[in-house]
Formats: sequence, C-alpha cells, structure tokens
Amino acid sequence: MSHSAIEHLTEPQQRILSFISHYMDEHDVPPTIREIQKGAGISSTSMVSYHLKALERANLLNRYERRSRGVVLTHAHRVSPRDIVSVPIVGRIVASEPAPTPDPDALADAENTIQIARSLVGSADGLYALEVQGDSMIDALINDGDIVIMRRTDEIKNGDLAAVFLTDRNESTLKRVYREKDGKRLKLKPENPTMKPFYVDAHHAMIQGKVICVIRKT
Amino acid sequence: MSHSAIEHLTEPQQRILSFISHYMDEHDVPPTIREIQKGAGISSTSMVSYHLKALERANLLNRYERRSRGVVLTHAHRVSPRDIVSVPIVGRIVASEPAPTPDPDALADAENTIQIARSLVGSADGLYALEVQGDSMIDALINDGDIVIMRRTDEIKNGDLAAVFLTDRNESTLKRVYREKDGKRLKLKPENPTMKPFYVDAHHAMIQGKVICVIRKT
DNA sequence: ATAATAAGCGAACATGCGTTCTATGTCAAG
DNA sequence: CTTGACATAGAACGCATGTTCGCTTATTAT
Repeated sequence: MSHSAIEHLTEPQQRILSFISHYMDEHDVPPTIREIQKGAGISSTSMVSYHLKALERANLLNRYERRSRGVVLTHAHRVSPRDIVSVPIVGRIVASEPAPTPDPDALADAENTIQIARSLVGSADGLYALEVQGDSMIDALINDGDIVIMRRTDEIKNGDLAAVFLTDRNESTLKRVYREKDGKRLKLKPENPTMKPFYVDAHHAMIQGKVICVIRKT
Repeated sequence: MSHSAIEHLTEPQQRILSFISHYMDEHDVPPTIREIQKGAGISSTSMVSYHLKALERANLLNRYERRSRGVVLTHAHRVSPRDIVSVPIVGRIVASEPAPTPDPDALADAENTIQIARSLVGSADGLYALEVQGDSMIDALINDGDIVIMRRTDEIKNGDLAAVFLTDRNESTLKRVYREKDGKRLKLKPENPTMKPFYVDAHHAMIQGKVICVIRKT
C-alpha cells in the first residue's frame, strides 16, 4: 500500500462513512443518496454526492455510477461468503470399517456441517469431514472425537496423509502413504514417530481421501 | 426449524436465487429487477416480481417494498464479519520454556494470524494461538507444527485442557488439569490414555491459558 | 481588500426501477 | 366445452434516486 488512507476526513464525511456502515449492518443493502442525506444529517443531496466523490478519491468506497444504491465500502472487513466454507460431516471413521465418503446427492444439511475459514483449506472442492470414533487412530495423533477434514481425490502424492481402507484386514486407518518403487506396495507410515512404518499390497489398500486438516475441539 | 425450505422451487426460481447470490458476491449490492431479468433469463420484469413473491413466501429472501434493490437473501450463507475471527499467533510453545502470552499492545498483524470460523470457538474474547514446536506435546496428541487455539483465562474448570508452565521443572506442557480436594496439588492428565497422570504442587504450576481447539494442517 | 478556491444549497432533470394492469397461453377439473 | 387457477408477456405508470447546474457563503492566498 502507499498513499490513500485517512488523510483528514472532514467531519461530515466521517458521519457519512459511519452511517453507511451502520445502515449496511441493518439492511444488507447500501443506502440511497437521500437516505444518507437524512441519516448523516447532510443538507442536500448534492452535498452527499460531493462528499461521496471525495471519499471515493480517498479509496474508502467504490461507486457504481448512476446506479441506485451504488455505494459500497471498500473497508476491508467485508467478508464474502467464499471466505467460509461449510464442510459436511458425512459420517464417522472407525477402525473396523471403511470410512464413509460423501454422497453426491445429499445436500449439506446445516445440522451436520462444520464451518471453517477458507484460508485453512484452500479450495472448497471435494471437501468433506469425518468424525473420528475410538482411539484407533491414536498412532496418527488423532483422538476420539476429532474432526478430520478430507478431500476426495484420486491421486495422492507421496507423503500425503490419507484415509486408507485395508481390504485384507477390513480396517480403516489414517497414515502417510508412500508408493514403493515397484508400484505394487504402499508404505504406510504412522504420524507418531515412535511407531514403525509398514507395507501393504497396493491391491489391498483403498485410498479414500486425503487429510487436509485435523480439528480438535476441547 | 420446521416448515419452509426447498419445497420444490421451479427451475427459473432457482436460477433467480443463484443469480442473486452470484451478483452479490461480485457487486456487494443486490441486483435490480431488470438485472435479474437479464441475468437469470426471465422474460419480463413482471415475471421476476412474480417469482420474487414466491421466493419470499418460501422464506428464501426478504424484500423491502418499493425500494430499489430491495432484495436480500435470507439464506444463511450470508456471512457477517463476525463469523470469522482472526486469531493472532503470538508465538511458539516449546517444552523448555513458558508459552508466550498475548501482548495486549501488539495489534494483530495480518501476517501472523489464523482465521477460524467463529462457530468453532464461541466468543472471540481472549483468543490467541500458539504454534507447537517439537514433539514434546505428543502425549497430548499434539504434533510438531500444530496450531493450538488458546483462551486467556484465570479460572480453569476441572478437566480443561490447559497450557501449564511448571516452574520447578522449567517446562511447558499441555495437560488436562484437575484441582485436588486439598487445593494444594493439581492433577495433570495427559490426553493420551496410555499415559499416567501425575501430580504437581499448585505453587509450581502457572496456568497460562485454556486450550479451545487444536488445528493441524497437513 | 480581492481574487481564487473550496464548501454548501436547492431545484430541476433524466433515468433507474418497482409495481401494476391488460392480454394471452396452459392445463386440469367439472 | 367451459371454468378457473396458474404461468407468461409486454407495456405503461409513477415514485425513487443519482446527477447537474446555477447560485450563495465560507476560507485562504495574494
């Protein structure tokens, strides 16, 4: 950033700014010139126009010319819906069965959803969440009740933490996955450095999703 | 909740809804009837009015009669700034020294901040975050690099997970804290159920904050 | 003091924009 | 076939609303 900012705003200009902000909080719609006039105690519409022009120059708001209610605060603390993503909690993950994967049909019902800031997870594509049940993932440092944010994906990079279902043992687990050179085996490495990695036949491992983030509410 | 919701919306109604939503994302101002008409491919303004009325009945949006751009989605996915809290990451927590606590003067600079949905943490009061360094908290199932969201608080309820600095050992740790009946000792219980709790003299334990939530990005 | 510049007014104007009205088309029930 | 509830068009009406312009009143510089 460089110039701009609050090089002294005149007092009516501050009133206008504050009025717009409050008005938006209440109505979700920007005010009209005349509403600003009354609300901020300005004597005429032309004066409002005048001040608005100044505020625009100061980069404190944007105007859409000639459009009704065409004033929007640039004020950074506006948050767009995209900044929060609602991730559906599609089920529980337990050691003894495959982890559920999202049902494409099921619309996210608000009940079973966790909100997280987009900045934590990057893209919202293919995200879903699982609630961990039982202590069996403790070797991945994941506790009973933790929420695991997963991304549905077919390709896993070496070293990604993923939910893997082992068909031969009938067991779900969260491990870091490495493809062995021969392409036939996977190395599964527990997060807990005190535990040894082990190997499974690639045919017996279904990779169900990639762990993006783990959240524990206490 | 009871009635309402998406009792079959007609296809043009869905288009309208989606258009408004996208329009708002882009412009921060609701569209006019005529903009909806073009944007959602409706044949006439009266039809837009017509559908809008239906959508209002279905509680999917509110209208301010006779006011320009007087349509606002009720749809919960509107996000107010209050729904995201920016938590300052005030430092690292390592076993060998007291965990940092927030400096009341220091303003949150955007660089060292983690955004989380308000629904995860309740009130934003007194929140700060620590980045865990080292494996020493592994008994609390907290890994190197994890982010711990803390709340500055003086009173801790029995069983709360808290950051405790043990003055006699010069060591920081995250444990569940229980006050013993005699009031002189604290029981500190690791999260990991395979580890045994232990007791410390209350005078040698500084409770630095309460763990609200743990976040692990992978 | 005088000129120049910024600030303040209010009315008039031209669209912007929501509403309403009439006419037409559809489709199922009677 | 008729009736009546809906869905659809298009246009006209009229208030809402941003803009402009001429004019007066501070402020400040010369």
